[in-house]
Amino acid sequence: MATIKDVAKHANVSVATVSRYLNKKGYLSKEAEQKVKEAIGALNYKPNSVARSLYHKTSKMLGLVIPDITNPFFPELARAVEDVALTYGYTVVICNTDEDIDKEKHYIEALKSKYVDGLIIATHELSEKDYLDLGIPLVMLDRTIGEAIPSVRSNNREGAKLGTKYLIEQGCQFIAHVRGPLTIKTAYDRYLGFKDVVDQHQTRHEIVESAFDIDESKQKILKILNEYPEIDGIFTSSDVMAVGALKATQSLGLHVPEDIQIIGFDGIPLGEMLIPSLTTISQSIYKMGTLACRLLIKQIEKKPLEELHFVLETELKIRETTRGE
Amino acid sequence: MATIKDVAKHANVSVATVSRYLNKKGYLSKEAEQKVKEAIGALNYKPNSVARSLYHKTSKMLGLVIPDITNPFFPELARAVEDVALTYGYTVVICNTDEDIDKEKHYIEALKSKYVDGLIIATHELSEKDYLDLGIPLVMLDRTIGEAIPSVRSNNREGAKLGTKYLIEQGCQFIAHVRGPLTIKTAYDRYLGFKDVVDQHQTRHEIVESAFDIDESKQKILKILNEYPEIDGIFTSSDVMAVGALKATQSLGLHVPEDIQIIGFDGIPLGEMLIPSLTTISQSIYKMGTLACRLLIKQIEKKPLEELHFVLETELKIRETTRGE
DNA sequence: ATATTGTATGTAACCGGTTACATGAAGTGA
DNA sequence: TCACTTCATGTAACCGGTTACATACAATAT
Repeated sequence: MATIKDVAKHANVSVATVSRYLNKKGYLSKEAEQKVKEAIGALNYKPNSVARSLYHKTSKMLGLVIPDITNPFFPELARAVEDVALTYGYTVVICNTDEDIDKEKHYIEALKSKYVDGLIIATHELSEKDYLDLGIPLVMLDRTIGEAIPSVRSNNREGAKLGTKYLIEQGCQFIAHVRGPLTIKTAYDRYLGFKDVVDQHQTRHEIVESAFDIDESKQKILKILNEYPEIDGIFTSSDVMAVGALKATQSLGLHVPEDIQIIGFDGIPLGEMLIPSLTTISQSIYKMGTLACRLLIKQIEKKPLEELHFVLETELKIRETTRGE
Repeated sequence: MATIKDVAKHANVSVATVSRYLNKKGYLSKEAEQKVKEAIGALNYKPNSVARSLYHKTSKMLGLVIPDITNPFFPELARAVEDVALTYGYTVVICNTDEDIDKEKHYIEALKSKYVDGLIIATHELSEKDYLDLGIPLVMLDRTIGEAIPSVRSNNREGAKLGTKYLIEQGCQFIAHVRGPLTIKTAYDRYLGFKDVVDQHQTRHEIVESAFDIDESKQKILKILNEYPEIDGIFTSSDVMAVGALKATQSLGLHVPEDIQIIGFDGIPLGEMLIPSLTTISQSIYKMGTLACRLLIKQIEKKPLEELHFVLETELKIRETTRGE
């Protein structure tokens, strides 16, 4: 690989001149410009970003910290983040934490020592202080943590209200809610929304807790359906859980939506692929990703943020696991 | 951030001594070791990997080049690659090319100038020569390209034979095959396997081509089912396409597997989530990923490879879109 | 004529590590 | 005692860029 010195020698100028040409900074004569341009072409010179990073203490890399890349919600998000990052010349490094605090720390440490320019965090392993102490631009995505770190998330409570209300409108008399782990704010808000509506309507309901995992969700639902066969509606905290619900009802020989109606949350493409396709509270996943990435880049480029916290509205996507209009 | 100089000053030794401590290389007295250890603790010093990279021309980063992260096959693969990479201390950078040659070139260029240690390529945008000219360790994953670059893939032809044979065994008389783009070797091999069996059994068949995309696959299948309503079996080149097939048959009011049987290819988790769950030719996706990553790291560490090309066997996973035993 | 300003370029220090080499002390054998 | 090895440590060059600063010349102002 050719270095800037090789180019300088080939063009008969100093490295400073070549650098000025590369960065279009400072004075540069037409002749020098021409000579350098030629030399670069002749040697197929590409500037070395590591050397550049060392001096500038930046890397044009963004970290995206997610709990599980095999959960389809996250690749969707990653895709959005990447699309924006690319247009601004950044490379995205995706980090799977598996909700493992050590793995998360390890990754963040590794990225920091590579001068990562900023992080988008879609996990909740560390405390607000831990994140702030990193001293690099941050955005919380999907999950929030305190006021100081800019965030992008859906209006989870309203979304959950939307879904629960719809189940009641469609005639559900006894609704089960599969909520996510209590430690996850997102899941908690959805639970609150559910609670708002069933309380208001005095609808009979049961709540079970499960990880965002098909099998666990299926087992929990089997158990509760066994206990309360009268349940005629299920509202889950995520689409992946709704798949578990679908599996459970199917294995019990129940018909969806005739015997029991199901609504998920997220709006991942998977929902449409299911048969019956999944009625869900759809988040603007792609928009969340792009917004988060833009917010991060704004911080990196030290532009002022007019707003720190963004809450996106959700939308009820009526498909086949509810009785429809 | 503390630097090695700060540590040296704090410990009253030279930077060389600190470096020797960090790398456990060269002679080091017990006292010096103790002093350095203390200084590192006191300053919370973390070595800077950029500086290290600049000298060593390595980065402990691996690139994983994939066409589309929202296709669930790839996150699964990424997960496997990452798991292995992590145990060897490497960070994985995932690059989505969108099958866009410029995007792929741009990414690879960016990674190279960051001293990426090696690449796992699961696309087919560039030529063998282009890849080899990069002068860094490579592994082709899922797709192969010439003999010189080590590769890991499934026995696609045998897999396709397995699936096609099973459809015939289950009574299919007229099978449609949705094949992937001709330019993709993987898809071509599956097509060949299909052809082998239908020719041998003199089974009536039709072939359509589609991208690895649900909607396109659905449209193509609707069209061919319209033309040949007698079709009673569909073998698709991927699970994602099989979802399209399922959607198509459903929209025509056909019952699966009673009226028409469907077999996919890949074995992504999605298949199990579908209702009916998808019979498929399952690849050992996780194994492919780990194997590819190990192969790459072996090259990076300049260990000899006993074997260059790995072909993994596939497995027929009988689920609900075929009539079963 | 001299001072001032704008243009153009080169030298060398710096970013934060690694390591070749020099130096010196302590221990061993002849 | 001297030569030689082993151990311990420091100095400085190097990786490949960037940029502060010095220098030099031409054009303009005074």
